[in-house]
Amino acid sequence: MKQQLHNYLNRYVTFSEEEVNLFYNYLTPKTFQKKEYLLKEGDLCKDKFFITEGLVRIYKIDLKGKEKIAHFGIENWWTTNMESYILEQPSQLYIQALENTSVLSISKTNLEKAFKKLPKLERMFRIITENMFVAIERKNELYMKFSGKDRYQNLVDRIPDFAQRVPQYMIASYLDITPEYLSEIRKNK
Amino acid sequence: MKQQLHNYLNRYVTFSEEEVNLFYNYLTPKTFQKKEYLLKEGDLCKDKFFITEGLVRIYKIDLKGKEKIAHFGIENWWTTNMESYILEQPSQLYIQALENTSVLSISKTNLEKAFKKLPKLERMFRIITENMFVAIERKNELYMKFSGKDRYQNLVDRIPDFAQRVPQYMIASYLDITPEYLSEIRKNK
DNA sequence: TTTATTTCTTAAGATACCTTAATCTTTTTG
DNA sequence: CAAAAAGATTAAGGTATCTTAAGAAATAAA
Repeated sequence: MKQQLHNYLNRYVTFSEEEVNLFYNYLTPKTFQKKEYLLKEGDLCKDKFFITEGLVRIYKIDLKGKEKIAHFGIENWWTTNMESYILEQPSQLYIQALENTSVLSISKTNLEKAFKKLPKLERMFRIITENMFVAIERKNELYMKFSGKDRYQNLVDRIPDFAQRVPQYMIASYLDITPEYLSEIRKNK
Repeated sequence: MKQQLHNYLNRYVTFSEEEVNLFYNYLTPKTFQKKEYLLKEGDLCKDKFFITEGLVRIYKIDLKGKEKIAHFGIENWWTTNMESYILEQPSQLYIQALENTSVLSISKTNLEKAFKKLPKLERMFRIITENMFVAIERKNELYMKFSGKDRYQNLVDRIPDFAQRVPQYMIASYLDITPEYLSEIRKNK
């Protein structure tokens, strides 16, 4: 787990073993069973979670009471509710494990301490945030440019095995279409 | 202009006058006439732009040849094409001045130099990026939860004078509806 | 001030996608 | 293994939003 973190960190900034240890001491390993929640609506999101294994979904309940999936989070990915975390406001989002999931979590206060001890981390989190920003922008572009049908095709082309890991109705939710319509799309192919 | 920057920076991290001067030396003031481009499709986006005055739009041309506005940028806001900037790939976006616009621009290499001289900046840009992330997420939520009609109402409620600054067809584009449909919406109120 | 350009509106017909609701299939649980 | 729960499909009818096309209004240019 520490090795996995080290590999991950070194993608962005070079860290020595001691530096990783230092950071690691601020992290808390946690595990969540399938269907357990890392965060619920109304909670204050105090942590960033680094997923070492498993899969989560980040979703909200819309005005009609329907689940809308904003993102998925997988291994070697940081997840949090940025809005709740940054602004320290109650979360409107749920983060739920879709598989048994292991994370390394860090609270805002601990992360600040870690930044002080190891300023390089500040750099790393800037870079990570920029990358997340790019990812979210790409998703946006996909939604602005393409129809539901095309978005589905794009997903299948890019991550063919993802549909195996996640029920179809969640894929539909992520693509922002109804499960019935996704079913329709799949039929006509 | 330097004072404006200083005020802005101090929102996030405290900077002394000398520190601001140091950073300022890496920045290049530029002005753009209305309709001029800060960035065009195909260009490499080498800079981040801090808008000190004016208004820009960030848009792309979709498959049908239509303009789709992703964001607007206003005074005291950083703008760039993050994807092109980070990944050093040709831009798929245009950034265009909608009013005569003044910016302070900084290239990636200069920003890296500035980070080295003034590590506090690294922190500031992490925070800025996080805030941009929150902004973009909020926009996403708006689009996932609400109809075109509701998104228009939301915009009017939140920034009533914005519609005065920008032609309606651009508002429509930003809301991801056609100008004709926006016209329809406005009529029925 | 006239002309050209840009922006906005109207209306009719088309379509992508939704809603509901019933049934079928698969997976999970006791 | 049976029963329950969760997930997927089908079909009919509905609605939000788009497309096209034409003309009106406003703004900018000559």
